Amino acid sequence: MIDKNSPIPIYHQLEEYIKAQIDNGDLEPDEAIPSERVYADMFQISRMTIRQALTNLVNDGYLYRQKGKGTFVNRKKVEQRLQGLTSFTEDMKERGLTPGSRLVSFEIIPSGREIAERLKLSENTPVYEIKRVRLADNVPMALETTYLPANLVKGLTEEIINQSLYQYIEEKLSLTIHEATQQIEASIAKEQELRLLEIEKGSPVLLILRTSHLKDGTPFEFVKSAYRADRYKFVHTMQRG
Amino acid sequence: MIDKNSPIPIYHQLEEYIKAQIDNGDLEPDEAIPSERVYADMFQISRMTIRQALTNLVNDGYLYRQKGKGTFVNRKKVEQRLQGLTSFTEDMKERGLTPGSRLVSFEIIPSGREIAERLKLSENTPVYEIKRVRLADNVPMALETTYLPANLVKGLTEEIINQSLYQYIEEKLSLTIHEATQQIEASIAKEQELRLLEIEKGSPVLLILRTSHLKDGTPFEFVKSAYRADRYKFVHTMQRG
DNA sequence: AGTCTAATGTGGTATAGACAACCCCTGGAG
DNA sequence: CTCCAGGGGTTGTCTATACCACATTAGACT
Repeated sequence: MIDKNSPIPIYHQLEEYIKAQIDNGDLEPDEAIPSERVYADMFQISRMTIRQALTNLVNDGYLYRQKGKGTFVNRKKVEQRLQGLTSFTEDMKERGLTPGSRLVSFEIIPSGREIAERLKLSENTPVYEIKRVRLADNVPMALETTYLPANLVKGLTEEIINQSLYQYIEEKLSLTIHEATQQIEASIAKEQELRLLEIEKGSPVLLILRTSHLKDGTPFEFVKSAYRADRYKFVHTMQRG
Repeated sequence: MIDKNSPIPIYHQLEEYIKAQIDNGDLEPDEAIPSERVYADMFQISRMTIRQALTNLVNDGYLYRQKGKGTFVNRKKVEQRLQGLTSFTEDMKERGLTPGSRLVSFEIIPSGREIAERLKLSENTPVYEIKRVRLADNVPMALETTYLPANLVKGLTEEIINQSLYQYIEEKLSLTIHEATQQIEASIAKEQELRLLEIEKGSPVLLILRTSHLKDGTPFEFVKSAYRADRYKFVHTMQRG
């Protein structure tokens, strides 16, 4: 259940253990979970380590604490849909188009200055670089280059990115995707874009630069996309105040 | 600075101390703050207590950590504010530029098909059409054409639009601006845009089409803007939940 | 019966120390 | 000269302990 010799931190193992218990109903909403001292005794782990696990679960909204009484399971539902922050695949489906993808390259490279800055890494830190032509109804829609820190998003394979990267990050790596900042600008297609997007010289493209963050603010993804202007419009809603 | 005998927990005092230093500029974005051991030594506090304070600040988005390197001040304070629904004037001020305006035309016309559709009016309903070259630091930034239903936004004058249209709508007309939907696309500048934006033939522009609504859902504004791609990037943040 | 008190259990705060993992730079080997 | 191993710095993980503040309850005392 808890493996002290595992390379996975003990507090993280405990988090997963408790989350699983919540998910499958062993622990019910508003029910008190075992006290910190009980856990410490049960697993022969220091109470401070137990506290680290519980504190993380409290911050993530799974639990709440009451001084002098105990720690309880939160009522709120964990399944929150990403609003606005959608993948290309989800975006296309919403527009009634069939998404597709054509892998151009997939490798690990040392981060250059720009990538390092965007992902808040030191220069030359290894990052995945995934370059894909994105298709909608089998016609090129965008050229997308994704950068991911290799020691944060570990064990990435071609298979995974063909499935769902976000799902892998959230479920397999247990990271919490929180928000993304985008820069949107207009430009003229460069040589590589002309070729891969099958457009003519001088054609405009919509450039979208996205940096996505985890809950603790760590950037985990930087994506450069060049969309064919004749096929794509970015739509969003904003509120006043 | 740190009072060990205070009833306020030490870690909380340290949080406030660091937050204050960030606010008044003693600590600058992306600057490394003193290491945990240095703080521990400086205030004669256990490193674990320092960590508790820093962990809270990381969770709140004030700091970010890099293993092996240090702990750094987060940048996004200003960037975060520019995600709301803003006017051109507000937008430019956020970017540290001086907004300006050059009126091209200002009249009441019967709405054509597109405008009527966007503003949910019948065709030929009278609307204001305001065409302006928008300046930033006295250089053309965008060509903006605004359409407003004449019987909703009454009594509009050239003076008012030179002040603040949004302020007039909110304060004088007592209407509540609520949200806007935008379409953003890339294009090549048309003839009129070339001339008024002082750019060369073939230059890309960022087209933004905005429909703004009141709290009850009534559209009160439709704006077509063509931004110079070499001067303007649209930035926004998407969150979950 | 009702009321106060003490005991016990809970989470909250804080300490000191240890080792691991990682980053960066530098000095020495080749 | 280039390359790389190592040292010293940083955060990450974990332990063992101590005392505090708060909540509940059992029991003693009115």
